[in-house]
Amino acid sequence: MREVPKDAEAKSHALALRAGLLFMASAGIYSYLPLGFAVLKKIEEIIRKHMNKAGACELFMSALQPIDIWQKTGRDKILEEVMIRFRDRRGRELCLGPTHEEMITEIVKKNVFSYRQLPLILYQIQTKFRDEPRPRFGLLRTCEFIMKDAYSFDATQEGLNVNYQKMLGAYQDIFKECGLNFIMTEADSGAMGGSLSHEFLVPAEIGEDMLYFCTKCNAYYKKEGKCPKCGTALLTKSMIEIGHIFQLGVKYSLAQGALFLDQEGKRQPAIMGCYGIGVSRLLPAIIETNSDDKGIIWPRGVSPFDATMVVVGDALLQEALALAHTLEKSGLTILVDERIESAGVKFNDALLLGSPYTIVIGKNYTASGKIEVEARKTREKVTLSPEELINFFNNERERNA
RNA sequence: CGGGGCGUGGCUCAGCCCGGCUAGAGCGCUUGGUUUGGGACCAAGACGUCACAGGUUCAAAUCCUGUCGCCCCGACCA
Repeated sequence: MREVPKDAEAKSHALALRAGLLFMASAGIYSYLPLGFAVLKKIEEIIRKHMNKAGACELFMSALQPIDIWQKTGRDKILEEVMIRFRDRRGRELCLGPTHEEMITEIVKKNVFSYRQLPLILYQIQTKFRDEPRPRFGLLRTCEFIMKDAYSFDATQEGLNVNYQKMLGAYQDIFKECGLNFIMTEADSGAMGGSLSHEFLVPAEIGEDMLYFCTKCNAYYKKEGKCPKCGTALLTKSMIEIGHIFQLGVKYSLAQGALFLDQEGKRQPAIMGCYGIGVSRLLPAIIETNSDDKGIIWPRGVSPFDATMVVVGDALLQEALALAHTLEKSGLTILVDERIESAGVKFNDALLLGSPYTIVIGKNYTASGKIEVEARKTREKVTLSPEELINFFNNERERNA
């Protein structure tokens, strides 16, 4: 799209619609179009890689949940307003899960009986449903969204501390690889219950949370007032919450009877932690902080393409496709713009879509067999032969590995 | 849920205050032609229940009432 849809006020929302990432079905309800879904899958890959590395095991829980497991913890009442509830044809009371603590606790209750089976970290990447009072800013707050939720189960508090630190470390790696300049703070645990909690936040205009920033010390604080280190007055900064981790303790395991036998043969409630990432929310967070007036600038880790190939004039199309094929054989993913469009349209769309590089096959190629490569972020250009082009991307990959 | 704004081809908008002939523009789309290195040009075309319902009137995109939808601020936010 050339023009910004008038309902998209947030930068990330406007760019996501213009670049064809999303389709809005209703307020707070979005479908992912192929390009948006491709980015989402890259983000999920990164998350899986680091979660698995930290020893977590992936599973997939049902979005449909019977209401009675929620009655055990009393959260059917606490979350009443956000929970999307209904009866099926048999009159069974169901909800679409706004989160999965109760469900995972049921699963562990039925499958874990001994301290020998602990510790355990389980996670899923799955759709959550919340009847939000006010969806906003595109994917930032929606009624249906994708979350990575992980749950740890331990026999001891020391064990929980270890798992908590593992998850905290994995989160840092994940957000870094997604190109997010995040900060971490100790947080309130709110309706989750439990004690220790950390929040991961990204500074951005559309953020719904607020932190206080000292420009001198380059540090963020939760409390208003003067900088505790240097006494300078603090600035308010709005922040997007991208992740939140909690030490839950025994709140759920006790309420639902998720007990195991310890070494002395005594029944003990599992000690739990839970760890959430707003996967679909990472899209607006990334775009808000990685874009310019021309469009999106995907960080390398999440870009579905290594480069967008702009072919100027249809005479060069066959040669361009052959070159793209060669590049793909060397492990690159290339988006070839083979549309019959003027050069300007293609250049601008390449900028909008935000691949890290634009490969230009045009008059330089006709004249001297040279290909131009432009970096999306810096807009710097280099002119290369086809062989040099492959080396260029290989070096690029090594530099970022 | 409280406050504010908006709803007219796919997108952005004009027209509405002050009712009147066949509802317009730019972009996009289709066809033909000329173009091709940073959002080209010429020509011909297609696409509209003016959000919906009711009312006022000889006559409603325009006035009145209600409903729905979307956006923003606030409240809320595992």
